Amino acid sequence: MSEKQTTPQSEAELMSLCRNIAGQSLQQLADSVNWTVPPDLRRDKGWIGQLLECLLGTSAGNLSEPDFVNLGIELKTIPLNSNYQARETTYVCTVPLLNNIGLQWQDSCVFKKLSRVLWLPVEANPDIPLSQRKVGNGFLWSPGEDNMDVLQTDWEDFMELISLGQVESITAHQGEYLQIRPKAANSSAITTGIGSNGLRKQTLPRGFYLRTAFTNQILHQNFKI
DNA sequence: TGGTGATCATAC
DNA sequence: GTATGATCACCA
Repeated sequence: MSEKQTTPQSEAELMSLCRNIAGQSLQQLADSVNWTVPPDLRRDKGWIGQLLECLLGTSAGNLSEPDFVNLGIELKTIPLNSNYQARETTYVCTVPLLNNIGLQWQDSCVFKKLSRVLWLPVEANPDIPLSQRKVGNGFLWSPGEDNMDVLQTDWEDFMELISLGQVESITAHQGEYLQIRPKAANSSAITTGIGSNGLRKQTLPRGFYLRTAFTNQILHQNFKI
């Protein structure tokens, strides 16, 4: 197989593709589509995610839509350390800094992307060479009511600060499940936001991320080794 | 040593 | 620049 997988037409079909790749190394999976495994991820940070998108047949491209558009499912990899815990936070989407007056939680990009997620754990212990790291058993997840309430509260608190021109006062220490951190090519990148005087102001683009404590909770409840 | 702030690649 | 995919790397 050297072409991208056709997009699955059902959750069952998607999970079948998942079972086929579970337990395989990144080398084996890359070979199956004639991709080359980079020496490390330093200059290829999104490589694993893109490889798995290819193998599972995502269809969104770089549209702001869930990866499997027809199924409404977002694909997220989880890098696991040697104790099967998440090594990194999970990027969700860009923080809207403008024109967000009246934006409701149910219409937010965070809500849309997290409503249904295919989590795909991948070994990420730095002691294991990239090519030898194995993909785990993917699982479908939707936030329960309790989780959804916390996410909504976090989101609403952040969006209130932003609409009040306080975006530059937000640090990654805030938020219970969500956090806001820079999401840009570098610290010189700029986008338009609202300043403390209520006027437009150039500022660093930021993204919503899920804390590892939250993704670890999801892992423990759903991931079978 | 873990979490926050910074950064990397690529398409358009 | 914005979107996609994330991990790096430094410092408290």
